[in-house]
Amino acid sequence: MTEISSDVIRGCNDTIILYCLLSEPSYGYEISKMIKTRSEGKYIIKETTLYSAFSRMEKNGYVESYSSEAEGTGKKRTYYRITDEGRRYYAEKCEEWNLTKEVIERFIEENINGDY
Amino acid sequence: MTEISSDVIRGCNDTIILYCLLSEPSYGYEISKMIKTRSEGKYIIKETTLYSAFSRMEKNGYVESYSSEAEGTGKKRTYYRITDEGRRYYAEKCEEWNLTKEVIERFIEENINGDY
DNA sequence: TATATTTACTACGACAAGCGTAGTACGACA
DNA sequence: TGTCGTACTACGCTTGTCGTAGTAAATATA
Repeated sequence: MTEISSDVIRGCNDTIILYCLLSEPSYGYEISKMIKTRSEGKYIIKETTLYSAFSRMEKNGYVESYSSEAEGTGKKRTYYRITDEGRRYYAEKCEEWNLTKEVIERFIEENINGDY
Repeated sequence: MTEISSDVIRGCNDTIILYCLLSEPSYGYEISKMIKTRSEGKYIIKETTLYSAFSRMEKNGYVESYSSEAEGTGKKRTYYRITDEGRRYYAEKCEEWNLTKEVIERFIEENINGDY
């Protein structure tokens, strides 16, 4: 069975994560679940990939973090909130995706014979 | 103006190059022209990217190289020919692309407001 | 009650692909 | 004569991903 390409996803992880933050702040574990669910189990982001994306995006001003406790328990979690700059970046990445997709598909054979 | 994403293309350079070799053997400079033309000038592959892809793919058995002189002149060029293994790989990459594209598009807002 | 699993991270180091830079060399063209 | 196009090769840096490992508290299971 064909699996998804982590090399293609590579260029989209920031976009995917930012999408998960569009409506409300969230944290690592929850976002990884969201990605798994929304992709119907087809994409499971690696923890290290996710957390390093957070710190990179925070450095770039696309997200802001804050510590908040999980409901009930006194346990702290690190939440991330998308910034205006992050929304701009996300929109740009979507545009970029659409353009790139069109280019790539000029080099993809849709119904190539699976015999090879 | 939005440009294409080299991070997304990254996962597709092998596929793009192999596409150019499907019908007949070719060489570096010609392939770079084919890519530029077929993408309507939107994607110009870097020389180093192209040539390092060649040697990687030759090592992996997806292409074979041979030296042949350009018509008329006695000048030698390195041609690449796709192998059966390369055709299989190309077909697999196309399948992979279609699957990956579907996943990514679940995280892309089509008509996001450009105000951000 | 003991143990395993889930949740929620951090740190470190390796690796692969892309890319900037530079250099070579030959032919055509102005 | 010098620049432009053709056709490469070599070197080393950067970036993002990922394997591995470790920590620690909460919850589920035996």
